[in-house]
Amino acid sequence: MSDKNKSEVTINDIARALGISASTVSRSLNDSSKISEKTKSRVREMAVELGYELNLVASSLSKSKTNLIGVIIPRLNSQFFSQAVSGIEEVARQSGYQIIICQSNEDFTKECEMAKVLYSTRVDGVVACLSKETTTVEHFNVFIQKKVPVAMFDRVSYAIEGPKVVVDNYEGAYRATEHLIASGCTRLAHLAGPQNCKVFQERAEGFRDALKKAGLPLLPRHLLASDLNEKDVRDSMALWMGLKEAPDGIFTASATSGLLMLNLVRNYNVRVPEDMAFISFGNEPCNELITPSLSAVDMPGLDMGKAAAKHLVDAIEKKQNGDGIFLKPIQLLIRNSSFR
Amino acid sequence: MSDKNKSEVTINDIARALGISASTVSRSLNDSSKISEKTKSRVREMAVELGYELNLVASSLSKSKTNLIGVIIPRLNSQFFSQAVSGIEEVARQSGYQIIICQSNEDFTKECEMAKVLYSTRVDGVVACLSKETTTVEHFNVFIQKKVPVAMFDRVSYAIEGPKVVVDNYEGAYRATEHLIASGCTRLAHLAGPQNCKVFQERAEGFRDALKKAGLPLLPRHLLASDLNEKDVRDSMALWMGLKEAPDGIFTASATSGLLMLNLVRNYNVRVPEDMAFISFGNEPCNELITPSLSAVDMPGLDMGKAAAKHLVDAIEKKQNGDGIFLKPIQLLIRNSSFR
DNA sequence: TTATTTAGTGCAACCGTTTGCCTTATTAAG
DNA sequence: CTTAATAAGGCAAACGGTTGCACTAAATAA
Repeated sequence: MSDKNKSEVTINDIARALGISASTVSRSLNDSSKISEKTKSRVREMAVELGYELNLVASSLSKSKTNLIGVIIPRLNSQFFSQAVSGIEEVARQSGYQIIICQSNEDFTKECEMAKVLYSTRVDGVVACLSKETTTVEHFNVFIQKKVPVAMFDRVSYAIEGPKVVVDNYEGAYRATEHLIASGCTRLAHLAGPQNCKVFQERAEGFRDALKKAGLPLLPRHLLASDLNEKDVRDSMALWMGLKEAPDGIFTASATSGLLMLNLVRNYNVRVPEDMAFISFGNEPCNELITPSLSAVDMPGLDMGKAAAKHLVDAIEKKQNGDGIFLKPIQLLIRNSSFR
Repeated sequence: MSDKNKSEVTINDIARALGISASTVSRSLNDSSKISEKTKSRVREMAVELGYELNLVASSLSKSKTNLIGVIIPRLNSQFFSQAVSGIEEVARQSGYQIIICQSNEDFTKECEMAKVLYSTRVDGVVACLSKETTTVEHFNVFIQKKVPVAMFDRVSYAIEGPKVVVDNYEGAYRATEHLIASGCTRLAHLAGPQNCKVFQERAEGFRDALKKAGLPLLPRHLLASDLNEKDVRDSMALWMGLKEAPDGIFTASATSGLLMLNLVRNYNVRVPEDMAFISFGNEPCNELITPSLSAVDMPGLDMGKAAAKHLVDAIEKKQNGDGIFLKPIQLLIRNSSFR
């Protein structure tokens, strides 16, 4: 009916139409107790009649609160991260927040830029998972200084305050290795991730300790640190296969590298799991579907995302930093690649 | 040094410190040609000294532009969507926009709510992929009325103006079916998606027409429309396996249902592809990795996301609706599940 | 010398809501 | 019948930047 496309319908338009003040309109729409029911309903009706929709930009400015949560993650296209983001989104939305996604693509510089623009956006809080390259976290100082809570999950830094949602990487790696040993492997190898990154350090540590505990030697070149990209995986596989003492049990630090290895091993004349057993840290739906199915240490991505968001929202609303370490349980999924 | 956590450092603080006006500061920071280089650099220096960071909320309000793009998608956890979102994010960010992600979880009501809050957020544009349930698109009218461009990809509606990025579902289905026929299948079945949703209609149509063209009959119950959830897939497989004339070639309307079917078929005494061939519409990395690898019609998720974002940004900046249909090529990936 | 341009800056309104405080009318209490 | 309390609503100043217009002084043209 009326010109709804004339640009913006504001509370002033409603006020004018009703012969009342803008503050009354604002209070009515916010259901303030200082306004009579009668006025409130007149306002509501006029609001729909004029096609009014709250302008959150203006609202944010005057309230100094955006109800926006920034999410910085390495990337979206792994099951773990997309689940985590799903969880974050779900909890955030339930609590009245929207999320702004930023992918660092595992690039430190990008991560820094993103922190900057998220601060400029005046997000009420941030949930972050550090890139593999990240070794320093000064780019988060803006948030800390301005009391904007930062929750971290998975790849976290304890140099920054705020809630941390993690799994016990050491334990996961330890148990995975233990499992391979229990399956009869004696020449264990680990394809590790970049060692500047804590989670990968811990996984390597767990691997080493499990060997030590079992009294098994770590053979030369059986622990390879890498970037876990496709080339690294291929090279590592080739290297191992060329070894005189080739591994008979392989633990990979990521799901994708495990999947790829299992695929590559077909090119060699080895039986899985009889000649060579596999287990990966991180589980993808695919792990279950391939032949042989790939054993894994499963991290609860959805839960971790939810928890990070929940603790973040708590911190935002209680105006604290929400400090605390929240350990989520990992699960050892034994499948055919290692069960013998 | 100075109290950086005193709340906000504004352009007024810079102005005061320098004894100049706020407008000069604003213009300096925006590198206006009307300000002398000397003043600009004094301003910049003072800005870093005071730890000033632009407040985008205030900026958005006064410019009536948020540089935010809303993204409405069914979910994040399929390769296709996470790739699409990656593409959207990348292009958006390059063009100076941030993205706000909303997952409808294939729920129409949620989709409507999201449109509302995105409008309230005053996003400069929206890229959307409709939920499976969506049959009406009135919830997008707010945007159209207020001249906020809406780009759609994959599951689109031509009832709304704006750029559409799609693949030719009919052709993809047709070619997939044709391929099964060429592989010698004669009793073809199609696990279709919800038929209120255009893309699934088109896929079913392509399937039917390919049969017709080849002079093959569509046997009773060989075309099942479903929701493509796990239960539907299991039921369909059971149904087909119980048929006297069981299919010898199956085309599934989604990647996940194809993957699941291929997994389920192991419980029966049939050889793939000899007794039963498979191909899915939509490709996951997993399709390549499983045994046998699963043939697929591949949709270029990343490209579609990039294209949608690009056309959206163009529309935003040229202040047009950006109408147009952009067809992205599909690719037939023949793998072991169907090659014989 | 006077008129005109131009570079550089300031003033103040505006973007749309929110909110502390003030005013008025009404009601309850004394 | 006065006084105090309460209810309902208005005023105006924020929130932090942006921008059209006005203004000054220096430079150029006539």
